[in-house]
Amino acid sequence: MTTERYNPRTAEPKWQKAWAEAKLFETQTDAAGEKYYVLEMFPYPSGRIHMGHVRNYALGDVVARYKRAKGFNVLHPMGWDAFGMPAENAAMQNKVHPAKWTYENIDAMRTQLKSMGLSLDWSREFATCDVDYYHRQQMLFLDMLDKGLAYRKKSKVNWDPVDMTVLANEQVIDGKGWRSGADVEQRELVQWFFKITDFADDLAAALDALPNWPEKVRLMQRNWIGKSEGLMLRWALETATAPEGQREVTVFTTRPDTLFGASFIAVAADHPLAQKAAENNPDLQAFIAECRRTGTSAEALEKAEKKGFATGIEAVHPFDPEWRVPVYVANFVLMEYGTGAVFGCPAHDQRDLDFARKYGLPVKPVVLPPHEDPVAFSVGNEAFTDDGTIYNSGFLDGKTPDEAFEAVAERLEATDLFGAPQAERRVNYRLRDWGISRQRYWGCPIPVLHCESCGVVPEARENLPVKLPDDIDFEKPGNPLDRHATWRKAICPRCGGDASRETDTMDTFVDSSWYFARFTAPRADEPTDPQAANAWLPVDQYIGGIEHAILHLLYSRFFVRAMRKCGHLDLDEPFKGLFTQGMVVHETYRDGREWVPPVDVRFEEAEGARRAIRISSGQPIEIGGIEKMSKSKKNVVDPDDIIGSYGADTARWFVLSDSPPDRDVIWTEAGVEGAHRFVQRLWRLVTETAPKLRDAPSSASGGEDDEALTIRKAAHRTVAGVGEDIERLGFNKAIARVHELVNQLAAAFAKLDAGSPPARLAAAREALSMLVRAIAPMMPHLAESAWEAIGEDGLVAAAPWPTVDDTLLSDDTVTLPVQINGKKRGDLTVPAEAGKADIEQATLALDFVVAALDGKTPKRLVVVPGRIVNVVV
RNA sequence: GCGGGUGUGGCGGAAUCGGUAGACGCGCCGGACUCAAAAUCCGGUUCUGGUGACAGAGUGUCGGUUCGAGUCCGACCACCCGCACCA
Repeated sequence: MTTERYNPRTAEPKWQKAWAEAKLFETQTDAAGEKYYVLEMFPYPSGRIHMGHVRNYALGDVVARYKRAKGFNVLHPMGWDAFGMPAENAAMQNKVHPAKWTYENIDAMRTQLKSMGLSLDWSREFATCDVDYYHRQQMLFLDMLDKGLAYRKKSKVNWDPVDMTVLANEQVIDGKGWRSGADVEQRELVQWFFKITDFADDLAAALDALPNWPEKVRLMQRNWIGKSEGLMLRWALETATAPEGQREVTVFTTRPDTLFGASFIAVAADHPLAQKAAENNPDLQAFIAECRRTGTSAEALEKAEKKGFATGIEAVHPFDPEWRVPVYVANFVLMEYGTGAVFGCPAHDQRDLDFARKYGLPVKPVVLPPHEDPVAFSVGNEAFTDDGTIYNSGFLDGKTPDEAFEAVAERLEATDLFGAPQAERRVNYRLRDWGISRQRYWGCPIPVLHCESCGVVPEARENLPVKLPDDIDFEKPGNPLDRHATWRKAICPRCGGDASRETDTMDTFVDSSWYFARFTAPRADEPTDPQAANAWLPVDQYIGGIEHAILHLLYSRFFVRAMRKCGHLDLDEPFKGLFTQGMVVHETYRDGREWVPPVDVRFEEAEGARRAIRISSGQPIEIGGIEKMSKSKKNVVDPDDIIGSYGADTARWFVLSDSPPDRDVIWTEAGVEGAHRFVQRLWRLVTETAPKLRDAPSSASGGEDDEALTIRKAAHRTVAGVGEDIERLGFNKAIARVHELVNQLAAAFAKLDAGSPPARLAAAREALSMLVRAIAPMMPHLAESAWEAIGEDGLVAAAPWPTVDDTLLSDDTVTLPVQINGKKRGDLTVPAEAGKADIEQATLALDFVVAALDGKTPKRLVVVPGRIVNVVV
């Protein structure tokens, strides 16, 4: 008998239409069932979806469809993270308006996403560049300004002196502007900030209340916030060496216990003391200027060679008025952290040690490692940073570092310096306030005015939205809003006088920090409908890339706190469950210096070696490493091509099956073909078996037929396992189970005919129906076609998850591996309820055990019921 | 540089609580069907030695704890992600 091959090109659009017409995925807040909000990180509309999107949205869709089948009221929306630099780059390169470019990209990508057959509620769709959306974001900004959560301060940017524009970190390459090639400078601008540090303590503490987050993400966030308890410590400056008007410097230290090992003080290049000292010192000015050419990213600063400049200024040691410590300006001290000044104790900090060795500064150990001789111990090129006993430290000698910390704090809190305590305890955070100002066009305008008489004034709520002007040009670099002829002109809502608009727009991270809340009431006049937000939030399962582990997630957590303060919702945390997926990676190919896309490559197998041939030239080319799919390396596979030739189900099945979802998946053509073969195999199994089951009884309970029982056990066990795997997001394991079941059913069904015992036919029908429902979350289109072919009613997308009969999950007997001295030597089959003593007895009767013992008694007999037996001879 | 992660056959991976290492898939090899091919079906496939039963080795490297370690502990190596203006 021949059956027709399954044709996804006709089946997939048909079922997508059927779902849309049934409005199956349009969610009502008050519908029956417990709420479940599943969300994947929304995409940036770059123009085409890539395989990372396919993976991300396939993962989320399995969860959404599964939860729906389990009876939950599922919210599964989609939108667009649509502001950002690529639209401006496109505008400059292709002379296309960022809005036009963005909305055309959205249209193209929406079509692509729809071809994946995702169970999304498209009625809630929005883009962050919609005026409707950024209007509400401006409302939020005003509320936050009102609550003191937004403020202005000076901050540094990367400045390109040739293009006269601010550069993003990614636009700075080796300290030079990406277009101009000019040396980038640091420049200070007054910019807008969100006061995320107000919540630093809570953001760190509340991580403990997120058990469904990966531990690694919580750890990364905790480290990012970086809470540390230390001392603000004031050092007097030796008057003769200090610049005029400067008599002290304050450092922040977490190691006051090592104060007697202090060998230098280092201040940031932007520290007031450095500035002051440079006034009459051209060499220092040059050094500070050099520091400013490093760019603003922490990475660049940390990787730069550690350098210092001796200012000639000396500080007086707090515990010894005769002891002088030199003050350096150093490029590794950050003005943003602590006080912008540190004291260095080289013996117990690696960076300080490197610095001291470089500049010939003393290295005096003050913490003695356990079991070391105080006379003999010295520090070479490795600092001792562990616990020990304080020595060489006067009144601290013999204390532990913790005790010494306390002793120093107590004494210096009570010591007067220029009329104030010399030290003060302080909890410090690494976390800095969130700078949201961007000197760009394609972002949400900050709704603020600068009035000549009133200063900085928030735009009146009724004047919102502050819309982006459409008539802009990208002929010149820099911010088009800044040079727009009329847009800046405004009336001050306070005094009615002339004012000019703020031309900074918001960081696009702001847009993505509350979109999940907007989805709960996407057309509300206010930013949220608090009732809907509180009903749906938190997001039960949030899924996205690990690259967002810190910033996006931390900002969203901050926003929920800020929005609660402003009354927009009542919520502790935005994302109850978080899952970070791995990337989609692919081999790279290069022809000399040129990267070659996979579609232009074919392979030859010669003498066991795999060779790549460039199709367009017929020449052999080099096979490179397996790397993240990227435009620059051209190692991309277009999902459209895959869906066009194999169908969405094949693409979904492949990205779900090959790797655990939190790890990278390597896209291979062979893997996709394998997935497609399985699609056809399943279809064949269904269409070849269905006719045999026309007269099968509808209920399958028959235990009188062994074969029927075997089929039923297999089906029920698989469904139980697949359900558990999906709950744990172990999709690759769920798929392995489906493969096993199909292997088993194919063998059993081949032997079936109309004359088979009714119980067996009934078991087969039940198994087939369960199988189809089990694959439906992963291959929804094929499942619908199969559902129809086996004669079930309605849409499988609306069918409940199969009920598992628990009595079919256990066996009467268990087979235990038997080890001798930890190596497996055989098996032992015992009744499932056998106790330890029964197993011991049975083990000692086994042939190979008797032989191994050779008449002796075992040294030890380890029996773990249900697991293993180990005989120690 | 700092923070976080990963490492198991030819390849992707499985092993849920310290208990049979290699489920399942890909690839490869052999067979069936076919005039032939494709498709499909069946069998085999960690490595080494052996015709074979079997024996030994084996989870990045080195060491440790344990009756038993892929799993726990210590040191190291390689690769990947993030580092506040890419999204």
